[in-house]
Amino acid sequence: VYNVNLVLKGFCQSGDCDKAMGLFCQMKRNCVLPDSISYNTIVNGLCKAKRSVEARDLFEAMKAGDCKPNLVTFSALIDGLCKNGEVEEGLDLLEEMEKKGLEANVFVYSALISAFCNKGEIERGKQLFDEMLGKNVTPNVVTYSCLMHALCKTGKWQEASQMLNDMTTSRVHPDVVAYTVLADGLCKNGRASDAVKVLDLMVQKGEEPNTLTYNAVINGLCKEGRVDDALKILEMMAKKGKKPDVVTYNTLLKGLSGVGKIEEAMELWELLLSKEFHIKPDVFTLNFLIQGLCKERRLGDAVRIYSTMVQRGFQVNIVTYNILIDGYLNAGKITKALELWKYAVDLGFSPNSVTCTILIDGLCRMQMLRMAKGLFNKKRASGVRPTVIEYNALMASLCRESSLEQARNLFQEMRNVNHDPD
RNA sequence: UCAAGAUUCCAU
Repeated sequence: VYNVNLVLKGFCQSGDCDKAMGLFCQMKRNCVLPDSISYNTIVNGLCKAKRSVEARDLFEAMKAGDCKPNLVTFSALIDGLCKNGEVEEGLDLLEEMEKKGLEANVFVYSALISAFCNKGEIERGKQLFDEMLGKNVTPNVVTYSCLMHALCKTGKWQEASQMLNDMTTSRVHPDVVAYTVLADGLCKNGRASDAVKVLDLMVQKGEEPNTLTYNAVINGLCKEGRVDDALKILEMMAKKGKKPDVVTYNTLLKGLSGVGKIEEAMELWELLLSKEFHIKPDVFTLNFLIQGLCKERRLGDAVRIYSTMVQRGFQVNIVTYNILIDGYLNAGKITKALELWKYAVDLGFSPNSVTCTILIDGLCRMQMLRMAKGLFNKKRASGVRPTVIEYNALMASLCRESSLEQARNLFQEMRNVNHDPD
């Protein structure tokens, strides 16, 4: 069973759940009875493959059979449901396990806290945190990291910094992930200098920053236009033997183009393209580059690079098209923009809400309000609720054209469909 | 041998 379980895990991790399921069924036939670890591995694998319905079915089958769900089963399934957006169902499972006399552990609570924090409901995350304290479940470094992440995302970086101290006094030692969460969180709040201090602090405490940590700080510095400081971090990495990865280079490329050093960004791009270099550019690299070019009004160069790459079989995504469509619209080339949009759709790329906003906003600014309205109505008619941003874009244009009455109607409509105007 | 946390892309 031990060895078969390892194989099950292997299949699941390589994304081949079906193979794992097949093997699992064979086990039953061949008198290698699956144990709870086999079941849990499959439940977890299904969850990770976003097949939470099947995971739940298997879970029900366990309840009916001899191998009852245990703590690991519950935590895997709760996490899976949460990541699938079914957080309330996750809470129901928490209740169910408690009724069965299974005490939730730190895995279960951390999964739920992480879910609420990601939804932006920190208060409920904190509630669960208090609940676990009340039940004498000791929070660990993962629990604290989730909370720090959430605090930073909502601007409460002071509280997050405080939490790093709190965990230390609770004898929970921050690890490299915890420090990275904080450093990144500080950066996202425009406090790159403080993030650099976190780097120093962790080294002092004997935790080595890894590539992700450095990338977060490099990003923070670049966002503040401090590309030279970011390059110093790159040197620091080299000294310590930490390898930059494609994210590192992407971040720097974007940083360079952000401070107008588009030529240097191009050089970096060429470096990544060269055969001898060990890191290959990805779609982020391309997108950053063409966006930088568009910003510099070098739309032609952007399109040329995009075309060359596509010809070479490079995989682009909808964001690539969004950037180029936006570029065309900003250059007043409406026909080209619409052509490209159609082309992307024909290739099978699904326009996302950003695509729509770009088009609506762009058309509005081109005095083509009527076309924008058409797009908006088409979307509404097909049953898709326009986003707040799209309402805003259209309302802004209507106001600009002094069609106040129509703008007011839209505003009213937003409230009717339960959109909170921002 | 099974479960929870971190870094880079587009628009208002």
